[in-house]
Amino acid sequence: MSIDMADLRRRFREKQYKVTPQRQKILQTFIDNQEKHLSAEDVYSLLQVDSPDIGLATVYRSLEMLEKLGFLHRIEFGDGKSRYELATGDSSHAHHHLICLSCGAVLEFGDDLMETLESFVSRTADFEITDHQVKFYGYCSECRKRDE
Amino acid sequence: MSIDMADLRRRFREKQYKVTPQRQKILQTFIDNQEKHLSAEDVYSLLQVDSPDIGLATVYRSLEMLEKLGFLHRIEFGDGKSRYELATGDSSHAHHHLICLSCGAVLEFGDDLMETLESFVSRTADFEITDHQVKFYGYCSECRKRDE
DNA sequence: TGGTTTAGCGAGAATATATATCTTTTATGA
DNA sequence: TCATAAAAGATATATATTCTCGCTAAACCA
Repeated sequence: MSIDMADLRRRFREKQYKVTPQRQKILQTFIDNQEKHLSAEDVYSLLQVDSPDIGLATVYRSLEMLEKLGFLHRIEFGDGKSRYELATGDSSHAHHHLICLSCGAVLEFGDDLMETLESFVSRTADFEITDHQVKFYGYCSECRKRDE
Repeated sequence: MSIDMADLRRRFREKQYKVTPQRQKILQTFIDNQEKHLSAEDVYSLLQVDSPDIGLATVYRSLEMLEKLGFLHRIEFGDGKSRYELATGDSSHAHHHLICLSCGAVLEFGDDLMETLESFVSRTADFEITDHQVKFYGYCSECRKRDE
């Protein structure tokens, strides 16, 4: 799979962003690694092979930009580094904290049911949802086995 | 509310941890700030008033330890710093990524329903769940108003 | 209670991730 | 093709967290 250049140019132009070879290569890296969750460093390393001239700062800037445009999703695994994956049209659900991407405000949402939460939350809290994350923390079988 | 010392001593002793005044004060800080999500720096600042002799490294070490013992929960808001809150007996739900706290392995769980996911996931993926997080990302009404 | 053991402490250095700055380069639109 | 404003590369800086080391004190036992 490769990039739909017409769509990309359109979405870039809307925000006055330039279509540079660096940005195309960074986005292509995600297309070539669909199932992975790549950190900035990961992307930078992968690019060293074919494009050793792309700087780490450019990678960081591009990731931020591509997320803003909706090409990528940012994921936090709590290991201190942000990871990104291709944004697709899937879905999950749920609730707990409402985190504003713009000002960082954290709004509580003291409910506990699951149903049609996304639209419900959106209406009730007057919060425009662009993404959600649902994560479980715990111990995998390997670690449980190893640690006695 | 204050600390149940008998329970605390029991849970500490199980893992050979010592009950130090620093750790008690750090835990008390969370009890005194129930509704907040405190970062290491936040805790450190709050402690400056009454216990200016507690070092930042001690705060970090204690937070990690208290989380391991189940007194605290770690939360990631994606702003680069970990936050903690008192672990209570509440609940939410959901799924997406399984993140091993021990080795950092990220296991996919390609389902999309919600039902009794926690026990289902636990059985199916052989993963011992100790915590889960459900978050929505988006824009609050304030920011939407301000940014045009 | 006093002594021994070992975990924990404070301070500061070290590391890691991410962002900012500055100069040069280049995509874009007339 | 040219002007211009965005973006690139290189590097410095900021921020969060972990590590190291010598000293202190909690825990346990006699």
